[in-house]
Amino acid sequence: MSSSSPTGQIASAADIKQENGMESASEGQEAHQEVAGGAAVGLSPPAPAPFSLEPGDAAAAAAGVSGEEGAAAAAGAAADQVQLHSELLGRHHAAAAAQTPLAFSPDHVACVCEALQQGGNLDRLARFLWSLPQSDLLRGNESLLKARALVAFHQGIYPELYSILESHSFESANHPLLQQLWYKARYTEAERARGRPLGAVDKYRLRRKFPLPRTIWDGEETVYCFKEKSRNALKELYKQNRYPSPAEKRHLAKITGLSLTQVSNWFKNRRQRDRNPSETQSKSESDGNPSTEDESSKGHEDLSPHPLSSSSDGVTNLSLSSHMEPVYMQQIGNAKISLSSSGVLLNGSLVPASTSPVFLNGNSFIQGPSGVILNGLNVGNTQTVSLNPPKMSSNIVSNGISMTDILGSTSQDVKEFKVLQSSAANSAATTSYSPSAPVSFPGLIPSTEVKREDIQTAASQDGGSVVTFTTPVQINQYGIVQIPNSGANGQFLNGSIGFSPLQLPPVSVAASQGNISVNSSTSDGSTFTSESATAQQGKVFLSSLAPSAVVYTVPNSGQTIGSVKQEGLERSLVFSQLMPVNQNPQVNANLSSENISGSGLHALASSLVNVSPTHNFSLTPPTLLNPTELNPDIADSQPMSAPVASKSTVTSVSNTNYATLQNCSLITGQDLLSVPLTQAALGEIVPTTEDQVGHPSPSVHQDFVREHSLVLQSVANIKENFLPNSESKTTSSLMMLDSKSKYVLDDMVETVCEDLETDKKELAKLQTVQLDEDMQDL
DNA sequence: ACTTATGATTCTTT
DNA sequence: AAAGAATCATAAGT
Repeated sequence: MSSSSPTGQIASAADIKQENGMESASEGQEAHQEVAGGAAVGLSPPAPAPFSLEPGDAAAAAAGVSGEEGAAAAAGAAADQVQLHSELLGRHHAAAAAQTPLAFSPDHVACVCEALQQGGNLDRLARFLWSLPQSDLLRGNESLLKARALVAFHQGIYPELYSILESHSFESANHPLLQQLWYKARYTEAERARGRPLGAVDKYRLRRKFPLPRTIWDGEETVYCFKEKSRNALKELYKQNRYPSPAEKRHLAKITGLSLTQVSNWFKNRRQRDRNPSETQSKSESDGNPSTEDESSKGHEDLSPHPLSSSSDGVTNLSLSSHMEPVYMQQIGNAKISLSSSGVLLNGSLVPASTSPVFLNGNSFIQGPSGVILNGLNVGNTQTVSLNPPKMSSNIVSNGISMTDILGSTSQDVKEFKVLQSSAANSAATTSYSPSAPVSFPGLIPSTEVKREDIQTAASQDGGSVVTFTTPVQINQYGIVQIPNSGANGQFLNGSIGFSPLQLPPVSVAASQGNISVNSSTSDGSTFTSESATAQQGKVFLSSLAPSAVVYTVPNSGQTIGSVKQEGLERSLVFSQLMPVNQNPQVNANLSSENISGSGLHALASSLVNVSPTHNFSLTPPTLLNPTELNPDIADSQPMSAPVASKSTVTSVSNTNYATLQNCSLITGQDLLSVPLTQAALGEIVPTTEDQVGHPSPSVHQDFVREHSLVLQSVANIKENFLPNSESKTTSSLMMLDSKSKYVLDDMVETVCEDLETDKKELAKLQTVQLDEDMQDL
């Protein structure tokens, strides 16, 4: 029911209907979604004009338009006015055609074009265009071009259509319609060529073969109807809070340009899928990695609600820049990644470890001389590592200081552990990725499966990211590395740990306000360079320690392990042994899970946090070590998050988007928005209705009544354009449209009015003049 | 053709 | 009303 049905059709006047929403989705989805719900009526073919004026195209157009609104439009003096106006236009037009080339003001021409388009009167539109003087046609008016494109499509003159679409940069408001024309034309051509209907795959191929020209596409990547930006915003919030409040949803909707329903659906789906990854994907492949997306949040449901709580209650929401892009380690499929000595495969890309940084999802991850890859683990050639997707939270680092993202990922999988790094002073940035399929080093250690469900990570609270490894080596949120069979492999313990090929990641965790930093040493003792160690937004920071410095925590007993496997870490931590590293006073903090998560984890064993800032690490500031920072209360302090959206950039909105509407003097849409715009645009010409704002009333002058569908569509597009600008006033106003409805805000009106003010006056003037001229003609 | 990801829908539960 | 579960339909990728 929601307006956002994927299958919704675009309500364009033209008979371009899409086979299905998703198909065309690449770009016009929003339009469908928005339009589909609200303007169902608008989709219907133009109703017969209540009163048919035959004078000319202009008249017809007016009539047709008014017809959209039905009786209401036809009734009253307004109708007469419209009729009169139409006739005038008609007469004028006739005269113009015969004599004055530019008799029609561009606005009128555009208006007529829009009206005919909306009315679906393609034939009339074609005639109208035909009758226009060449000069008008050449003027480059967008409405005209659009009309020409429609006509070309309608008449099957595709080359011309393509030419028009490619030769002019259309306003984004027109993109959805034009994009459909583009694809539809391609489909139709292909169908004719093949003599049979195209299947979904055929169409998909055609879309790939004939990508939309940038003139009718903003270039924003869209997948499954949602733009990447929108998705990222959703993911960011999800990390912080799996159960956003209505206000948060609205805000998100505004930011993303999606409807409230879509936002709600997204969260609902995300939660559902995180909950039972098994189901659908049961394969487990990966772990259910649920999605490559954000995994970070996947975790417990329990947390889910809470996360917020912590955050919401208090200060929770941090505002990280929501825009930061999460780092993802994506495992593709089950595939295990074999690391050859030289590289790591992250996110599907094989990255040479030695020289080049490893990128996770675009971010440089770790750079190690010897191919060190994960968390300081040096992976031998033979070993296979499988990483699961990612849940990463993004961090912000500035000047070496990483701000903690507070993304508070609430739920973390058990497998997650935080990797931290020390960066400068206090805060360390954390990155979390939870590989659904943990890293497994086959030969080395028997892998133990940890169920992510059970585990909660401290990370969630502190907002740090967590990295999860499943398998033999496990690192929990606490930054502890758990090694299941430690007993068997006694080697671990010593700094000299001896996995030959592998080295367990010695992890020392320093937690400072919610951040945990893990320093891992590489087997070879190589130290990461500051660069390698430093991560930026969403990057993982790893510090390597000299071998000797390595500290490990090895869970000795099965208890720990067992718990891990089954219940997850539940609250168990594990570990143990830390090797102090430097002279620096090490701080061993015992972080009980409770402390960390605050969620009531019960640590079976206390986890030790070893903070070892060594001189080795250039990156690690002493501060990290500071006991105070290791404060157990991390959880509490952490979650502060500021409003997420706060950071979005404000972009100024141009009036251009409105221009179209204005020219057309449309209005009406059943829904909301259009009203304000209309009023503003119409100015004196159209008597405004008081309540228009609240209710787009039919009372709007018929003359200007247009299909709301058009308006809505335009609006949707506009909205889309502004998505990025969460902050701008205009944007927000427009955004309201998404909600479908009823959110006509005063401020919106104001804003719009302001924006249109100038144009309105001009238009009014033009129209007035035109009327005068018409009168004279009479 | 088959698989997976994902948005949406429907129905039930809280 | 919101959340969850199950399910559908389509897009995207192999």
